[in-house]
Amino acid sequence: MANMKKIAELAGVSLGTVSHVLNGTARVREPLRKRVMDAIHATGYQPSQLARGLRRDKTNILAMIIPDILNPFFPGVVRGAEDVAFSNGYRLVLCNTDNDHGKEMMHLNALRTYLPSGLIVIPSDFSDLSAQAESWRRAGAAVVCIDRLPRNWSGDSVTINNGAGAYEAASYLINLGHRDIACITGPLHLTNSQDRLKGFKRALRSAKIDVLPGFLQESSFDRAGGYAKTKLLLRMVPRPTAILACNDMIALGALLAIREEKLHCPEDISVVGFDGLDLTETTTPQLSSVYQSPYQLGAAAAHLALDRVADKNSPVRHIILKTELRVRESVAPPKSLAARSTSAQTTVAAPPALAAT
Amino acid sequence: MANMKKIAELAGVSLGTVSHVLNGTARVREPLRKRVMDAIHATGYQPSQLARGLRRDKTNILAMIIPDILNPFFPGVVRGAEDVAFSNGYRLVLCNTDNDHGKEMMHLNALRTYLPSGLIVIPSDFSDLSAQAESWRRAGAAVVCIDRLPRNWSGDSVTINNGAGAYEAASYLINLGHRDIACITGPLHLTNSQDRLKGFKRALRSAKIDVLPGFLQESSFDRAGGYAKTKLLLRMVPRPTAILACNDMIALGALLAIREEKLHCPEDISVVGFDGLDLTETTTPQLSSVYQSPYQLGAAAAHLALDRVADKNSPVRHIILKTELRVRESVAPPKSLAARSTSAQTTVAAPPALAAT
DNA sequence: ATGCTTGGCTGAAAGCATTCAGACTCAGCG
DNA sequence: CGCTGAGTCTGAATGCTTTCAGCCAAGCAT
Repeated sequence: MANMKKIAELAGVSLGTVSHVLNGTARVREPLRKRVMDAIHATGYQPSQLARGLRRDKTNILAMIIPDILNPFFPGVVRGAEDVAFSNGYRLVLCNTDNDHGKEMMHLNALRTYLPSGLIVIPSDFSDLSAQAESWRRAGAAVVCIDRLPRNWSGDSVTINNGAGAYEAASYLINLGHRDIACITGPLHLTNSQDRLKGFKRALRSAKIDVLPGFLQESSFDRAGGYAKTKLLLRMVPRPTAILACNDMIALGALLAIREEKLHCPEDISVVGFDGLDLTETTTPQLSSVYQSPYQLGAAAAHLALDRVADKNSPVRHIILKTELRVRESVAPPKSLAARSTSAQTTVAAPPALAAT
Repeated sequence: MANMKKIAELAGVSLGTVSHVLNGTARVREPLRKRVMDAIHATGYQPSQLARGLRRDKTNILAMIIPDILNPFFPGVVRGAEDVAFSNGYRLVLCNTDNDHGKEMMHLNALRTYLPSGLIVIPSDFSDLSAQAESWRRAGAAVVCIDRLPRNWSGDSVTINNGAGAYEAASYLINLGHRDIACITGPLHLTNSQDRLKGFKRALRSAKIDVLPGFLQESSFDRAGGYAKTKLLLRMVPRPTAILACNDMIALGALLAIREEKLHCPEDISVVGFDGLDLTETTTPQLSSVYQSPYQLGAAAAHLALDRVADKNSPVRHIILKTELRVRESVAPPKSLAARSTSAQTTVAAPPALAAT
C-alpha cells in the first residue's frame, strides 16, 4: 500500500503539503492540490488510520459498551449509533458486558489503548463509572452515558422520559377503570427502573389510589422474572386487574403466566409493557407498550459524542427522549366495569372481594 | 499515559527488553522481568495498540460486516463472534451494509486502514467480494465468509446445512400427510436460499410429489414478503395445506396473512419457519422452525479467523453447522387426513378439489 | 528602496512499540 | 587459558502521519 511519502514524491511536494491537502489544515494552491489529488487517485492511497491516530492522539473510532446485543432492545441502539458514526467517517467497536462490572472494566481499559474519539456506554449493574469516565475525558475522549445512568453521573447523557412514560401508561389503565394495578419493575438499582416506578406511583397518587406494597414487584428485565412475579401477583387477593410491566420482556413473561393460569389477557387482566419492541406486535394478544426509540437513543448518543469531540468545552448536555404509549390488544377495562357500563370510568375501584378469584 | 520508554527507564532496562517481557518474544531472566513487571504495575502502563499495530502491520481488531443488526438473526452471530474475539484479546468493529453493495465496499475500504487481523463478512446481495478478499489477504488479514457465500467463494467459510434443514422440514410435513406443500424462498441469488430450495425439492422428489410451480414463491427475507406471497398462495386452487417459509420473518408474514384470511394455523394450513429465532416461541401458534444457532455461526467464524491469523498457510476450511427441526404448534396433519384416520400417512394426496376452498 | 506582512510550502520532530543485528556474559570444551 | 556458542540484553531503525517552526517570495505601506 502506498504511503504519504510516495504520494509526496509522485506529486513533487513535501509530506506536509500532502497532509494539508488531505486534512484541509492549510491553504494549498490549486495546481499543487491537483497534483496531490491525482497522485492519490492514481495509487489508491488511503492514509493509515493507525499512524494518524498515533499522531493525533485519537482515532475515528467510537466505542460502544452495552449489556448484551442479544437483548432485543439493544440492536436498535447500536444501529442508531453506527449509522451516525458511519456517516461521519467513524467506525463503531461493540462490546458486551453481560451487566458484569468486571467485564465492563476490562473493556474500558482495553479500549482506551485504541484511542477512540468517543465512548458510548450503557452502564452495567452497579457500575460507578465516574472515575473511568473522568480518566477517559482527561485522555481527550468524549464519554456519553445512555439509557440508564450511574448515580451522580455528571457527563453528557441520553435517556428517555421514563417517569412520564410510566405515568402515561398507568394513567391510561386508571382511566380505563382499573384500580388494582400492579407494577413489575426492573432492578431498582437502575435509574430507568426507579424512574418508571416513580411515574407509576405518581399516576396512582394523582388518582388517589393506594398502592398495595404487594402490587409492586421488583424483577430482572427478562421473561423469567416477569413470569415468576406475575405468578405471584395472580395469587394475591385482591388480584390486580392490570399490570404495568416495566419492560417488554417482563410483559412477555406476564402473558405466559397469565395463560398458564388459564386466565385471559385482556379480559381478566390487562398488561402494558415498556419499550415497544417489534415483538410486541406478534404476541397474542398484541402487547400494549410504552414505546421508545432505541434507534434514536443510539443516534442521539453518537451525535452527542461527536459534538463533544468537536468542542471539548461546550456545556454538558442531557438529552431526554419522548416515549409514546402504543395501545394494542392487551388492555381492556376491568371485568367489574365492563359488566356494568362504559360510563363508569371515574367511579371508585370495585370492592376488592369482587376482583378476587 | 506512560509509554514504553518510561517503563524501560523505571526498570533500568532497554526498550527491547520491555517489549520482550510484554510479548514473550525472547527469554528474559527473572530479576529483570520482575523489575519490568513492577514498573508496569506501578504506572498502570498499557501498550498503545496504535503504535503496536503500526509496527506489526495488524491490530487485535476483528472487523465484522453484516447486513443489519436490526434483523433478529444477526445479534446472535455478532455476539458469538464478539465473545470469541474478546476472550482472545480482540475487539470487534461492527458494520451494517443494509445489503447495499456500495456501502459494503465503503466499509471494506475504510476498515482496512485500521489493519484488523481479520474480517468476518456476511456478504450483501450480489456482492462478489473475491477481489476485495484477495486484497485483504495479501495485506495479511484473515477473511471469513459466513451464512451465505458469494459465487465462487474460495476462502474460509462457515455456513449451516441449509439443504438438510429444508429437507428435514419438508419431509416432516410429508410424513404428516401433506402433499400440497408450498415453499416461500428467500431471494434466490443468495446461496442459502438456493440451498434451502434445493433441500425442499429433494424432499418432495424422494416422496414422488410433484412441485407445482406456483407453489414456489420467491420473497425477500421479511414479513412483508412472507405476507404478500402467502396471500397469493392462499388464493390458489388447490390451496397448499402446508408452507415451508425459508426464514422466520417470512413465516411471521405467513401467519399474519393466514389470520387475515380467516383461516387457522395449523388446522387449515401448517407453517414451518427457518432459523428458529426466539420470537417463534411467542407467536400464536408457536412457530415450528428449522433451528440454527446464530451464536455458533459467529463464534465459529471468529475461531476460523483467529486460526487463520495464527497460520496463514493451513488449508482452507469450510465449516458447516447442523440445523435442528423444532416442532411446535404451527404444524398438523392436513384436514383431509385428520378427518379420516391417522394411519393414512402414506396415502397419496387428497384430490385437489377437496383441498381447495 | 526598505521593511513588514502574509500566504504558501517545507522538512524535521514527535508520537510509540517491534524487531533485528550486534554486543556482552558466562559456561563448557579443548 | 583461549575459544566457541548459547543465552541475554541493547538500542537504533522502522512503520506512517501530523504539526510546528521556519523559509521564501510576493505584495503592501512608508
